[in-house]
Amino acid sequence: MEHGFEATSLRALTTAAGVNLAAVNYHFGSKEELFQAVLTRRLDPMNQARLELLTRLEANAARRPVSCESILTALLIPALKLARDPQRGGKDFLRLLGRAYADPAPFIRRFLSEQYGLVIARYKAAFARALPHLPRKELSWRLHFIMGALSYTLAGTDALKLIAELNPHETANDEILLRRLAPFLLAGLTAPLPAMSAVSQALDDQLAL
Amino acid sequence: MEHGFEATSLRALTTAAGVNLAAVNYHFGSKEELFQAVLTRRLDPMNQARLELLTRLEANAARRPVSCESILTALLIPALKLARDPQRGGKDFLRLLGRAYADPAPFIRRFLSEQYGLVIARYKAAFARALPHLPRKELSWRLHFIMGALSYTLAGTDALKLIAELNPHETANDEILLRRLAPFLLAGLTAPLPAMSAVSQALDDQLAL
DNA sequence: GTCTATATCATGATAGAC
DNA sequence: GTCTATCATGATATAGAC
Repeated sequence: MEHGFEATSLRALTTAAGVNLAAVNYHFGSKEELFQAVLTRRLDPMNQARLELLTRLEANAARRPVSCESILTALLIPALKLARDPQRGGKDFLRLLGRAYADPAPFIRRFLSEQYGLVIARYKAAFARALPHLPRKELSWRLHFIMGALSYTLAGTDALKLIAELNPHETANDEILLRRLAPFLLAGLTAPLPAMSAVSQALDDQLAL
Repeated sequence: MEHGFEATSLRALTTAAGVNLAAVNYHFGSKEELFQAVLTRRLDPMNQARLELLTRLEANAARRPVSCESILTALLIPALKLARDPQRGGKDFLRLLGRAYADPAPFIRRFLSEQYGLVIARYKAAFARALPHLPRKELSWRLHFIMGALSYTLAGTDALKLIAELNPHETANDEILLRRLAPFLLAGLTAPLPAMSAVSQALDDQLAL
């Protein structure tokens, strides 16, 4: 969480944990497998919860499409509940996850795409039903932007600084953070198409200069 | 750009460049200083252009506030022009920059906050005039989310894009990308306040379960 | 299972000939 | 300025005593 995968040595981990250096390779096989085990333990249940929430929403909606707000909420709630639970790593785990998103190591990228493949597919289908006017390609991009804002926010490189500046009296709290992020993401998701947006014209104008 | 700062060795760089290993330390002093020199060469002029664009917009607007679309555009245009210019690194430089944003190394974080401090302050003030109803605190958060979506998008981690079934060919084109990103960001920036957003109620409802 | 000790290798940096 | 050669360090992983 603090230094990234590559820059965190097994020596630093094992001494901080008060265990022997050789224990990692004995129990996990390698540094990479340890890392995957750490992520899987929390990520797997969280993504499971996301799938179950969406399933329940779709069941309740009968055959009508679920609203955008509800789908987005179902995506965020499991992360928020995890952030609230110090016993399961709390906000530290989310920061670790946010860093992993930005890590270029191929094994991490492969791991994450395996972990998230199903979740993204299900949520994308749900959003597509909720936003029938939105072209599929546009939706793909907007989900990509959402993941970007989310992971950057969770990684919290500067977020913690920002929280300290803005909420000197509130505890640095991921719930506040997600409650501010959600309306931002919802608005972006339901934004007018690029051809219709006021900013497209401004881009054309300024590019012409 | 491909492996991150830590995982990129000076040996790999120097052999790829066809120069001697010792040249880096002779000309730049250290690996870190080389990295900063690489970034500064492009980042400095880009941020300078951002400041000049904003200054010109404000001059043209006389004493009225500049519109949100124009401010956002002024922020994106220099990046877009850089992306279009292969002679100045093109999209590769933007990917490198996006990775740097996500890097936890303290010297990189310090370097970026020095490079961006003035730009962010100027643009924040401009947005504040354009959105007088938006609380300053909320604006700070939204600028943070914007930087997140932007850097994640520029960094261009392929794995998650593939999940989202995005056309790899199209991902190569940063202009199309920014043209899709801009309306998303503008909508987020001008979204209703959290208390007024439809998603806040959905969050409350689902958290109660 | 857990430890010490170590093998093996790659790294950033530097010394010194040219 | 540029090269070769090398230093000191720290990395992951493993062998083998207990």
